[in-house]
Amino acid sequence: MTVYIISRKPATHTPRKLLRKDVDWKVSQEALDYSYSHKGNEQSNLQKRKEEEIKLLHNEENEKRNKTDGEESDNGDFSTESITENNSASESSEELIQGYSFGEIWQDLLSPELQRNSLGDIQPFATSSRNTNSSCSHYNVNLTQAISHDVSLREAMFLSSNHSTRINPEMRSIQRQEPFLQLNSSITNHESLLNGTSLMGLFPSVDIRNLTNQDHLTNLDENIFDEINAMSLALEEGFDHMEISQLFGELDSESGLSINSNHSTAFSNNSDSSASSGCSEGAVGYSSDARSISHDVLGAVGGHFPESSKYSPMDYQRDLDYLGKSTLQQLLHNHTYNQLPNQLTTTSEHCSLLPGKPDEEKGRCHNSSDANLSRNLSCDEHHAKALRIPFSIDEIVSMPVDLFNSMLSTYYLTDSQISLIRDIRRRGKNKVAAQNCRKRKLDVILNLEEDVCNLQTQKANLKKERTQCNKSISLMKQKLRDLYHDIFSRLRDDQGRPVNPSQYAIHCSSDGSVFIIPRRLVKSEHKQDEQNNRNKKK
DNA sequence: TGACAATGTCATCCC
DNA sequence: CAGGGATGACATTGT
Repeated sequence: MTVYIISRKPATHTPRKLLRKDVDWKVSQEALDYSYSHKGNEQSNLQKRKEEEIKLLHNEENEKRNKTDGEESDNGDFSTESITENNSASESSEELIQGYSFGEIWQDLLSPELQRNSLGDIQPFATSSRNTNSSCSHYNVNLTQAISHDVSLREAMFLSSNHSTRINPEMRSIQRQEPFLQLNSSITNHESLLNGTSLMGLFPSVDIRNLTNQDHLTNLDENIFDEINAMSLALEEGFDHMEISQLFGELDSESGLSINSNHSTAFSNNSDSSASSGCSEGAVGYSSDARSISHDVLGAVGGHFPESSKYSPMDYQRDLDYLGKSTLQQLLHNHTYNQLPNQLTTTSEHCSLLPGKPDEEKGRCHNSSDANLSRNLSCDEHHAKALRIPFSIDEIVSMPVDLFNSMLSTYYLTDSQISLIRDIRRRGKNKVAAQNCRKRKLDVILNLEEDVCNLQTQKANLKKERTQCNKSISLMKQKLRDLYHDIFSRLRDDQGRPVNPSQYAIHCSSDGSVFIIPRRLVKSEHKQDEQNNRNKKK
């Protein structure tokens, strides 16, 4: 057993080593969080598509069976009839899910009329003489009732004392088995279809064929009801919350985290435990914050909202909406459990399943060159999902400070949630800052390289110019010498002899007149001028 | 398998 | 004093 101690703010001298372990944790977390990743828009779209396909197949099956019904109906075959009924029930449930918001369903469920209807629907089942063939009991089971079951779980949280007393205990006991029955009906009748879909994956450790056989049991004793309850809770949970809560709620607990280094097996273990251990946990009350978060929102019985007095009606409605989405998504549920674990950890696939992700990020997720970014984003998103933080990463990071603070004070958030949100914000800000810093640094480097190039060309040009100037100077000097020799070759003294250029020099005055003067005079004049200049300087 | 680039994160300084 | 920008340093990951 490997125990990773996760430190969100590692000590100064040990952060890197801890962070390295954090990576293993991230990988395993992806597997752990996988069950979360089916609740987003994309996943729901995928599920809708799959459901439409299933619906089409159902319709085709129905048509075929309707054709054969005429031939077989004389035999009074209940299974055929139940198949049709269940198909219609499943269709109606799909319509219900797709056509109504959870709030509407909630209001409908709370209405006395529907409760009467539900009771009316259930009543024949409860006292049915047809229970010799339990498949017939599916006649009256539809998803509305399945959601009624779900609502009863909500009642345990929200209306624990009020609403739950309004429901007949008998009905509640019936409602508790409805998801199981509903599921069994699907399994019984559409087992062939399920091979390519997800419901097989809902029960990783449970033999569905056994459930189907149980479905045909004539006497449902208490043990079976217990199993039904466990299964319904497993349905509700979908994964092992204990590990999630241990991961994110008890980060400082030494025994809080135990993840197999092989995340493939970690995933399968989690899947298994979702059906086995999840049921027991979900049925028991608990009070730690992290557990309350994950379990409450997932609708486990016995969870509670800490400091519920903080809840305003708006909060209540918001939570209803939030829970509604969560619940409906759980009803639609995971259609990829049956994938191999190594398929589950693919970054791009994982990102594609992340709900509420901006298109930009999704695009990045599929961009291999930005795989790091998407991976890290998804990591924070996983954390946020695990702690049920109802904001997107973008919102958290890009929100103005005052809005951010008001958001923190407005929403009911636990300390772990707040610290995670602040970490996400800090990391997000710093990530952007680092990107800007690197861009700036790159720009500075590019600018400096450009400057170096410019200066080098300037230097080369100046060199050229200097050589040209030197050439022209030497040329002028040569011309001056030639002119000097020419002048002195023509000059004659009083006696007609040529003038010696070493003894005389040509002097040009400021007024333009030219004199031939002895060199010693030029030297003495030169010395006098220098002295005058020195005196002037002094 | 090592080098290297890209990126995220942390610590720290500073505004 | 808190929040956040800037940046160096380090770790990780992909090429």
